[in-house]
Amino acid sequence: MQIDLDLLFTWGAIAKEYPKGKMVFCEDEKANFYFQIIEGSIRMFNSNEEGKEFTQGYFTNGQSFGEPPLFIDETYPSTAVAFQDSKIIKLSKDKLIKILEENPVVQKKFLNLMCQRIHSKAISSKDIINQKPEFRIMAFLIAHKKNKNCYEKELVPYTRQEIANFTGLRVETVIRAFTKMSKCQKVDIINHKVFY
Amino acid sequence: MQIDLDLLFTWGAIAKEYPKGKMVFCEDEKANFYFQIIEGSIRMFNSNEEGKEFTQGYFTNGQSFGEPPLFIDETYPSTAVAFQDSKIIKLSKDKLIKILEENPVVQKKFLNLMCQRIHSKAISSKDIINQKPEFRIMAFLIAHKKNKNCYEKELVPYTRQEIANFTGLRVETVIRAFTKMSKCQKVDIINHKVFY
DNA sequence: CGGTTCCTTGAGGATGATCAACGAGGGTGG
DNA sequence: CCACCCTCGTTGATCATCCTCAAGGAACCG
Repeated sequence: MQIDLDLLFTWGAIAKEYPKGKMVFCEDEKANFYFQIIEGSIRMFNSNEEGKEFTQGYFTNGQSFGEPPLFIDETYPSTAVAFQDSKIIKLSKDKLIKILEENPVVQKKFLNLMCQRIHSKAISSKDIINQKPEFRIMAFLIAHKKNKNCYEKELVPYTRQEIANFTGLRVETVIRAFTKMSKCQKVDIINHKVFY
Repeated sequence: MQIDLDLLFTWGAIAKEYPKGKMVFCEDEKANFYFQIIEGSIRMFNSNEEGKEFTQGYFTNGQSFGEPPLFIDETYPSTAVAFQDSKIIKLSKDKLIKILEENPVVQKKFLNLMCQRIHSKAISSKDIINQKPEFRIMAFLIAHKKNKNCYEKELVPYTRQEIANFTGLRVETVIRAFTKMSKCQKVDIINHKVFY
């Protein structure tokens, strides 16, 4: 969990419901609020002129998202939409800044969080750019495995379209890659469900 | 400038020369030092098994680089190499952490810097993934224009290979894109030099 | 049971990668 | 000053790969 819920409420944060599909904020919009997920999940993505979408990331329980623009007076580089029905805490930018000023420990946590984000973005962009479809998908699976030290194969909770949007590939390519990967045991496909 | 030079030296930082091509740190290496460029420039990149390189970014005078892993106890996701002859300040990780603890203002600056990095990484990955070669190159040119509010076309100080490594394209593709772009005035090419 | 949403397959086409060869410029040393 | 080398730029031909389009099937849900 990013910031303590009590602390947030003390500062006047409110919890808001976002049904699946509802937009939280929009690309190029000015950033005025801090968002932290109580439950549910959201997806951040870009759309290009042809309507093709590129997923920047998924965020879920306890995570905050869309913070960077708050600190640098920039607009959002991507759009955020509820991926499931979600309950999200909302706090004004000014109050967030004050919280950080008064709580060095929280500020430190934020700095660490931002560093983690950069680190994983660096890794994912390198994985995506140079590699073949199978590599990109593999990288996605590894990065999004819930229980990283679990050796059992787990159900991959993303549709092929979602994986395509994340890896910059097309659905059909993802599908064909998966059937190949299942042949060499890299993943299992049981009843159209992917396990990794 | 990121951290005041006097402050750095007070804490025992040393300046070190890196001739062009010398490695500063290497992918997967543990992060133990803070680096800040006095003069020169460095390039951060990844290589894949076939030797193809992907440039994560360039850093120059006054900028620091390779900080994120310091805060999250991770290895470097990329390799850093001097792109020109450079003079770089080096300070141990522990001391940097102490500087930040004792100087909330510096810590705040760091947080802002990291936010900027995420922001530009988000933008560049969206630009790179979905788009055609001309778009990718355009995005590179825009992001790397020195004098952003200059309407005069300026010399682009990168070779076509460097732009290829940054955009995930091949040299030949970059060349062909440039000749196309010069036909519709998006760039000028004079004497093999690109102006944008 | 009807309607979504998601998955699957095939055929065909476009595009960027690859390979190979050559040209141009700049710097260095004889 | 010239010859050489090295890096960078350029071009054309060919190939592999992924995208596109189109159609149909499977699973799931109310």
